[in-house]
Amino acid sequence: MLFSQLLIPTLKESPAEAEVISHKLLMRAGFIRKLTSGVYSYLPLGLMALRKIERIVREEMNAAGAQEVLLPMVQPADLWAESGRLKKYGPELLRFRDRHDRESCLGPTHEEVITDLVRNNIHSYRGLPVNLYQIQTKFRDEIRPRFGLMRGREFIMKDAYSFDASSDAADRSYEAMKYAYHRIFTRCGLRFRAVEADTGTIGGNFSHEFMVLAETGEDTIVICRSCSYAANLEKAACAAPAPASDEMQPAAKVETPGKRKVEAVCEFLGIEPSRLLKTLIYRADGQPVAVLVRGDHEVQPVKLKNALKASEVELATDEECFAATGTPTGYLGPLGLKIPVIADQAVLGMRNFVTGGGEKNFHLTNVNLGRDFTPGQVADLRMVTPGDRCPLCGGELELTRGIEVGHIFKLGIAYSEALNARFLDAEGEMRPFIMGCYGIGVSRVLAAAIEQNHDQDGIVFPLPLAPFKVIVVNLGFADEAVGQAARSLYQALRESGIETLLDDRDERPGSKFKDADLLGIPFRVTVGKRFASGGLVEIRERASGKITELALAEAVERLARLTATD
RNA sequence: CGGGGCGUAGCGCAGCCUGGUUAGCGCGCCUGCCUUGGGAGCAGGAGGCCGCGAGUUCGAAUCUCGCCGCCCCGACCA
Repeated sequence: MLFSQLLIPTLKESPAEAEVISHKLLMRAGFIRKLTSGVYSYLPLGLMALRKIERIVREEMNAAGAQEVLLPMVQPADLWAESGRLKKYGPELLRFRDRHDRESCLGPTHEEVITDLVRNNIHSYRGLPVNLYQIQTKFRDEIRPRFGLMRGREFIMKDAYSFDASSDAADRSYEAMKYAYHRIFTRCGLRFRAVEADTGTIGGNFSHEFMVLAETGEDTIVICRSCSYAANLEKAACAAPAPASDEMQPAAKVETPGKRKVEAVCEFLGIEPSRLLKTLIYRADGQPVAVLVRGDHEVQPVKLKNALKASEVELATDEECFAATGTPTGYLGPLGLKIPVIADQAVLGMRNFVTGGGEKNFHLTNVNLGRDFTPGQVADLRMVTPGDRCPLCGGELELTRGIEVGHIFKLGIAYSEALNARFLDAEGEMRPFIMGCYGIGVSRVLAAAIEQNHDQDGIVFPLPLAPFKVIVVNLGFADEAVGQAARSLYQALRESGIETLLDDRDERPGSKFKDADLLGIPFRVTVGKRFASGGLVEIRERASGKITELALAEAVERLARLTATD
């Protein structure tokens, strides 16, 4: 296509509202424009890049045996009432009334619709398994949309839903999707990790998030330097410590006037924070619980919640702590508590440690687990920190940032039960479908790809996602022979099936080079004075800046090789 | 929803505090000349409900109040 005929409104400066690099570059390169908060128009180049992602997603979903459908965006509120989510989903679900005063909503996700479709059309185990997917615009009325395409209110998502007759079959569907996702993100040319994730309110044991690795990511993930272990920080486990072997010393009470914070107590007593035991009071579904962690560790609330099998945990206020223990915060200790006590597993590795004294201005030294107190439960409760040991191989754990671009869940029967979606099994029994759901934020993949692949000059697209593989820069406005050569090269590339953009604008070379860099097209071919003098053109690789000069006649073949994928 | 900030030409901004000619600057855009291997130069030009509405004032982009929109931090998040 011709640059002069495409709508590519590039900008020299970033709009003030753009904060993150992908947003800035998507705006500057003329890929998107904002209509209103969290809602964007895709211009030709933006759409082309999006189509690249969609195509890879389609091919891999189809290869995995899924079938494409297209579900309605406008959905009746009744259906959401039936699943119970009309109340539960909250204001993120955009609701409105149609002319007949029927309550409706815009689909933020499609579990209800797909379950309704399947319950009405599949009645026998013979119709299973089935996996249906769509690529469609979703609307979620986010509290705070931000970062351009990263967290919009309207966004494009691929969502797939599997229906199986047995738990084993559902596991196979899940694994097939996990494999397909690995292929999708690999083919997109992205560096990513599949991490174990918390299942949130949906429940179940299976959930993986696919994270594109980028320093600017919103989520912290934990990866092992030595093996493939990777997990969301909310879920990340760490290896249990070696049990303590020091001699137990006699416990003693010491006065620590006004020393409430870990730091202050340690300084006062001249010990490391790792020798102190913190006692924190949480409210778990309304009931107080004492949580014990080492002084230099932090509680991970989601791990605590899971360990307690609670549906909600929250740090108690100072008043609540006092009410539950009779001790002011700062001097809480595990001895003599009347509420349940749960300890982080790292506490097992502690000997002769310091705890709160259970009364104002006192601490206890040389306290020992087993001798002085025994927690009702021990579990892995703390936030992983860099340098912790991998639970699988013992290697060193590393914290890094990622952008969630995919999430796969084993749903089980939550939706099929709520919506009474059942099939007749081989024994003639009615059973609920066992479901899984699998999302990919297609528009977010575009943003994530740019967060991961850019430099000072602009986007550096991975080859498979680039809107064009080659841009031919025609510098022949003073020399018709050069212009003619550029046009014929462009034609020849197109005829070889290489997606090519011809910069035919009557601009100065500098502007053309700047724009070519900004757009992130992987290969730039310049036809200019080097051609006029010696018949040579120049191929420049966007990512490396590597320049190759060669005869015009050889360019097509060379580029065909350079741009070959799959 | 709480806290903070911003709305002036397509984009980036100044002017506002201390009210007073015709509201400026850079980039972009249009015309002409010139130039053509990393965002050239010269000359001319178009483009503004100064977010909206009230108020104060002889007079409001500027002061006051209300509203709307946008951005950032937080809470929240399949």
